[in-house]
Amino acid sequence: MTSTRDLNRSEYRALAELRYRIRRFLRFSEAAARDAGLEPQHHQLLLAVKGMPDDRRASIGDLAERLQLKPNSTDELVRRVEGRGLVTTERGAEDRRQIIVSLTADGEEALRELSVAHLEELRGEARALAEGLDRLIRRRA
Amino acid sequence: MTSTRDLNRSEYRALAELRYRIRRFLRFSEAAARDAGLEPQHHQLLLAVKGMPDDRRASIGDLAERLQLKPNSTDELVRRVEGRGLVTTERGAEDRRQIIVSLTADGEEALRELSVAHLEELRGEARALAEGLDRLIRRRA
DNA sequence: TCCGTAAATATCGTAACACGACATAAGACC
DNA sequence: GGTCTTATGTCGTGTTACGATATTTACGGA
Repeated sequence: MTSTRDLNRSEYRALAELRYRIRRFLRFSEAAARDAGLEPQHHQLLLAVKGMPDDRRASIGDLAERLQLKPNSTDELVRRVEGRGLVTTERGAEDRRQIIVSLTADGEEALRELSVAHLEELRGEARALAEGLDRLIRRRA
Repeated sequence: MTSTRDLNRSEYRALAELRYRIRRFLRFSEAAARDAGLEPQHHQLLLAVKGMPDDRRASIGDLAERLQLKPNSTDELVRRVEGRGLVTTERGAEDRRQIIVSLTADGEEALRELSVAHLEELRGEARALAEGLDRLIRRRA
């Protein structure tokens, strides 16, 4: 069941360019996290906890969805970060199967410093990324 | 050297939302690659070779930049993909230190099928990603 | 209430992969 | 033709995400 049409050169190039920009964006963010003394994944976890929609409290399962990881991987990540004192965990009050993850004061501070210090530069990368997206989306929409 | 200003709730949320959309985008793409029988990284390598700017021929170093990997990691990736018969390598004609990577017919076909089959759906994800970016960029630009 | 089933999290072994450190080979320049 | 730089290649290591599976708690019906 092979499709009959090909992609042309510029379409491939637009796809490749988009991926390049995404990778640059992620690379920048990872370097920023490491400069702040955080593992990139740890940073992402803190951000996911803090940025939960509707002020919803973050369970392992919620975080797995936001981080697009499997629940067991998320569990492991949470433990690693808990080991560094950046988050705490507690059993859910209504559903005692759940684990609710919260930021510690150290976690809040680490996330704040990192976000503040790099937000402007991040916006620059984001802008380049947005251009790449536009190029892809607008082509033969 | 701590910055004096905080981020507000909606800024954290915009950052978290953006990362979520990027992860969804990448997840979708990875799943598509696996459905087509390709490792996600292999797909990325094929695309990077095919989408080289200015029809430039792809050396290991060029690909390392496009993939945002270290040259040695890129070398290893190229070998893995070469082992599957999707690319070939040859010494550079002018500079014999270089390795030039090209797609085989199988590589071309794998990339084409994957790109064609999923380009439309990819655009949907790309659109969601673009929205997340807009939200981040426009805030207090 | 008791039981079966489902959902949420936890454990463990495995594999992929990127990297740092170092090695080799080819060009560049004097 | 010696030295410095660049491009690639090798090897050992560490992180991490995952599949398979176990455990704990919820839930719905008889």
